[in-house]
Amino acid sequence: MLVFLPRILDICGMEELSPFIENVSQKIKLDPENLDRLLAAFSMVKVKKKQFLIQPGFVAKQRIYVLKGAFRSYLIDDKGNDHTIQFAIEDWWISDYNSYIYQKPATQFVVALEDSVVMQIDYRSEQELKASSHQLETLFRMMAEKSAAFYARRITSNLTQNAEQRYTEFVGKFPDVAQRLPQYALASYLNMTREFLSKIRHDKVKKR
Amino acid sequence: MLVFLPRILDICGMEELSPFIENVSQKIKLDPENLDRLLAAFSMVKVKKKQFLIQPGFVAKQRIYVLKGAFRSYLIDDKGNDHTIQFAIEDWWISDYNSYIYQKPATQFVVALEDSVVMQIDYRSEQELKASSHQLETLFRMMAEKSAAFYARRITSNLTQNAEQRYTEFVGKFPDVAQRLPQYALASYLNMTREFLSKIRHDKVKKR
DNA sequence: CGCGACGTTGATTTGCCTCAACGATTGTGG
DNA sequence: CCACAATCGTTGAGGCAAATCAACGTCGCG
Repeated sequence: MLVFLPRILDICGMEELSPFIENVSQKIKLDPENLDRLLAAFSMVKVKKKQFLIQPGFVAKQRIYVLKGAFRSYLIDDKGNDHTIQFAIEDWWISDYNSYIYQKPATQFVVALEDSVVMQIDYRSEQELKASSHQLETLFRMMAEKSAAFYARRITSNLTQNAEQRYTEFVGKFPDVAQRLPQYALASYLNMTREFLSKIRHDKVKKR
Repeated sequence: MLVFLPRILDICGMEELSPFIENVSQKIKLDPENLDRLLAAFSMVKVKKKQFLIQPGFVAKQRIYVLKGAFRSYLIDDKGNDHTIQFAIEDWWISDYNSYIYQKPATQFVVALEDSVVMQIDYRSEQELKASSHQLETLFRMMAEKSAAFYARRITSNLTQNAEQRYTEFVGKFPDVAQRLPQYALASYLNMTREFLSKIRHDKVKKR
């Protein structure tokens, strides 16, 4: 059998991949053959800090899993302000969701916040895997459901909480993420200015 | 073969179901057998205006497709304000996403805004369909992806647009929905007060 | 070691909310 | 079929949460 991309197992050991395998296994128990084909569809890529994986105008051809490092997806509005859509550190998935799913030009950037290592699968390969295996179809269905549920919770947070509550909630839910992020990035995720986040963190917003 | 629920085809004609079949067919072409099993898993329910299909504290056991009428899902925050999560008119799906997917107690209400007719499937039946048919698994995977993509776009809107822009966008995208809704519901979806929406609609918020 | 990116702080402004009052419309019981 | 209440939308006055603007300290890195 001919392969064009290096098989991921040829270039790295099982132990490096174990977070990925664990991530998948928590969703569905795959037959060895399916796990093998899944792994074979991914390639591993090293990414330098500040490097872009996705840019507006280009179709997001890949779905990305973070093995090591940190990423941020964001977009720039008409007034030039940037808005973070998502973060991803180890064991998170990231892409421009609308661009990847519908294979339309992206509106978001995905950029490395640190030197990172990712595994990525391209859209075509993912389609083939889903079409050829019920188990892998189930895997991706569960990933989509998780994404939708996560987004729905974020909408709820944004609707019901003020700036300070959103900050507190985020730090409570993702302490490890919050630590590693530049504050301008966190502020733009929480839909507030860096100045206001700074004031919240230092209790400079007095309640009366 | 024993059936406990009346087969949906026994109580209504194909032409009544055609919007539903059309909705499904746009996602995936099902074999007749799978379409048949899918239809058999749904039951049809008439719902009076103001009747609740889902309430906080109870697990959302059903995924709901609107054949006729209009619905709203919303939640009440600590201050007693209500926030609309989603609307659904003919040919839309609705539930409390997190509650249905994870079978945890709901946080949202789903209420009929008009006398309505819906088709609903319960969680268990959906699981069985997905497990037993690759095609039906694909169908539900695509529905989850659509939901996630839709939610992601809403997050983007909320991050990048002010109240007036959000209103204009909504009316542009969903003119038929906007017409039928009480304004308090639309305001709470757009994350503003009814008073402010009223001012926007009447240009009472003057630009200088 | 100098410059640009990042974070902080205070003064001022503003977009939207709150509250209150009032018409219009809808629903309902007598 | 009417009376009355409840719900809904509108308008204006005043208030507040968060943005904007500006200035400055600091740190990391090329």
